[in-house]
Amino acid sequence: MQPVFSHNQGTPLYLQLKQHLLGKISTGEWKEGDRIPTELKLKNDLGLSRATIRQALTEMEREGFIERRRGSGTTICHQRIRPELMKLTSFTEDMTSRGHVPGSQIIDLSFAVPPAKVQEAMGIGDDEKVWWVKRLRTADASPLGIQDLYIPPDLSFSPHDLSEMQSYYRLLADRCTLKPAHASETLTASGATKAEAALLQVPEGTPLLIVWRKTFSEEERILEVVRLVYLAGRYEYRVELYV
Amino acid sequence: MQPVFSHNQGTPLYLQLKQHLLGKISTGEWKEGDRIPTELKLKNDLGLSRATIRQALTEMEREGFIERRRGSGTTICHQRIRPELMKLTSFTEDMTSRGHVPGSQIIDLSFAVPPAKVQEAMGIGDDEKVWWVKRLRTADASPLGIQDLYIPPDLSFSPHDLSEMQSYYRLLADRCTLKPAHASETLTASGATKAEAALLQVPEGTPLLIVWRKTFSEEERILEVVRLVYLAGRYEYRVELYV
DNA sequence: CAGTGGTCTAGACCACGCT
DNA sequence: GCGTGGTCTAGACCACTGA
Repeated sequence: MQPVFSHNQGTPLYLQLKQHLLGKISTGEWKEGDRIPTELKLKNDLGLSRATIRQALTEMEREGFIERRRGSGTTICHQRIRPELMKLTSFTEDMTSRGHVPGSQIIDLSFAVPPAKVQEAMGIGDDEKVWWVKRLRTADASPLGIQDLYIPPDLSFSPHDLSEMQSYYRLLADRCTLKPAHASETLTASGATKAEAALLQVPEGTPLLIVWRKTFSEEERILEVVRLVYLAGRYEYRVELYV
Repeated sequence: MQPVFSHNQGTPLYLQLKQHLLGKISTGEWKEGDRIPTELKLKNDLGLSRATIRQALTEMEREGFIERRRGSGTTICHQRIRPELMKLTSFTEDMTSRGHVPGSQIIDLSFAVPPAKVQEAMGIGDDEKVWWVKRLRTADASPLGIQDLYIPPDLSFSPHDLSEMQSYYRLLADRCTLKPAHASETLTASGATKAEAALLQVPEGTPLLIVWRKTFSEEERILEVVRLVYLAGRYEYRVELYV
């Protein structure tokens, strides 16, 4: 029994189809290496045109969920959680758009002197305090990474705002009318410290992908300094480069 | 006078169109903020179907060259200086620009069946052999990383060329008149295997940054698949992101 | 309101992989 | 040869923008 796609909702048919197919992957009904139905079969089974089918599949291919081969068919790729790198999306939006259930849990919220790296990026003195939010990030209820968010002192929020915050970008937009325009990220790797290992529920020394991000507004005002730590086995960072 | 696009070459019409439009940007005929002709106008002027026009524009939008707005039109984006350009240059240039003395040492040069990941990327069978160049990369005379370069079978080089090669991109340009135009990279982390540890002269399990790169020519022909392994403590990967 | 890009359909032919 | 995904056409209606 196939689902019925409908014009009568706001969502376009190809997105309904994409979500439907992503569902098959995330529930495990379709696993890595499985062949999925051909475009012709999907067209006949679902009563959609081939162009609509292809629009869904093309997006899924670009996002790394499937691999298409002319003459051979379409198969499921090794599933990792990936960021949409060329866009600055929030963790919440990023996960949701990929069919995962994002979770976040505040581990620590303090007003403290940040690490030297953060002081440099913000251009503040070595005794100036800033808000520091440490959160455990989960996807589908299991730990994916740790986020340390440092907020520049010229952006003031109440502890209440910060502890209730879902998305920092949304808070910025609502309270300060500020929008991130670009970011600079540096990536490196490291083994999990004892504390990180405990939070992520993995052995000490487990390989982690470390991302430092500095985010700026249109006017080059610094909006945040963030340290992100991801489980290398569950998260893959992807970037497209052009000459 | 508009160009004539032709079926008779190997390049699909939408790619011919895309290259034509990108040309208008790179020559400066179209500048940031300019409105480009509407899809309907392009269709009539060029005698292509709207779907073909849209396929070209959709790729260009995804790659950040143009911005489309329903009801309003399509405009040229700010053509940022892409630091990615640097990443598509050779290791040698990359290191020199960072103020280090680069070195390279061939560890292995073989004609062999590559890993499954490489087979998939190249679209070759699971028993087809390709050239595989393994090199130790050094900076200031100490080990920095390991590069595994896999060369698609349709690009043939002599072992002599490969063993003497300084830059693969230069070899491509000289021997095949091919230039890298676009690459896709995925990053993750891992601990050094015993073999990697020995080459890099570090303890087993030392954190490594792993980069898989697929490089394509203007015509989307695959030029290389590369696995790069860097000592996390000595190398940092930088990316600039824009909304 | 007219014009734009967004979505969708129904067809067609081709290049490629398999067997 | 046959089935696959890749490309392409002609036409349609819709949602949104801006005058």
